[in-house]
Parts: sequence; structure tokens; C-alpha cells
Amino acid sequence: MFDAVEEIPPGRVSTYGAIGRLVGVGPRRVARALSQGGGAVPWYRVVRADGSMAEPVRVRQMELLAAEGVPVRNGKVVLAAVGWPG
DNA sequence: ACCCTGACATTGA
DNA sequence: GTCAATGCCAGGG
Repeated sequence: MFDAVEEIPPGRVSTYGAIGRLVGVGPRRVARALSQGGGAVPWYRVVRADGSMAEPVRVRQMELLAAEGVPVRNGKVVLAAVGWPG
């Protein structure tokens, strides 16, 4: 699944659910994997289905995304614009 | 084995 | 658009 995450091009964003469907596992499995192993992959390009982000990292994540030119609206990523289906 | 908890998703109010 | 309830999978006590 880390492969799927690395597949996300810069400036684009995907969701836990999307990744989950790609690799055939539940979204929580993805979230868990990233929270533990993460670090070596662009985990910040993965957000919730509604574009919001996880509390523990939401600040950092917003910065990293903004740095790649990802549009954010009210603390939520504009998936309609940069969403990455896979 | 049972219960609680969490970087989640979907549905209905 | 925001909130609560329900379903889901895996870990830890």
C-alpha cells in the first residue's frame, strides 16, 4: 500500500478510502499503517474522505500540502480540484 | 475471549 | 454543512 501512496503525484491528494480500495483493505488499515510506518512515504498527501485531516498532524499536513500548491478551504483540502482517484 | 480505542467511511437527521 | 449513529479492522489491556 505504501507503493500506492508514493504513486500520488506532488500537488495531488488522495484519501484513506481510495488507497484502501486500491490495495483491497479497509481505510482504517491504511490510517494505521501510515501512523506507524509512515515517514518514508508522502503520508501528508493522504487525507480524509471529506478533505479534513487527522488531529495529531493536521497543522503540519496543511503546511506540507500548501507548500506543494494544494488548495485548502477552511482547513479542508479541495479534493474536487486535486483529488487523485488512482 | 471481551471491551475500548483510533491519522476512517457512509448514511440519515 | 455539521452531528450522531453504525460498520469496519487491528492493537492493547
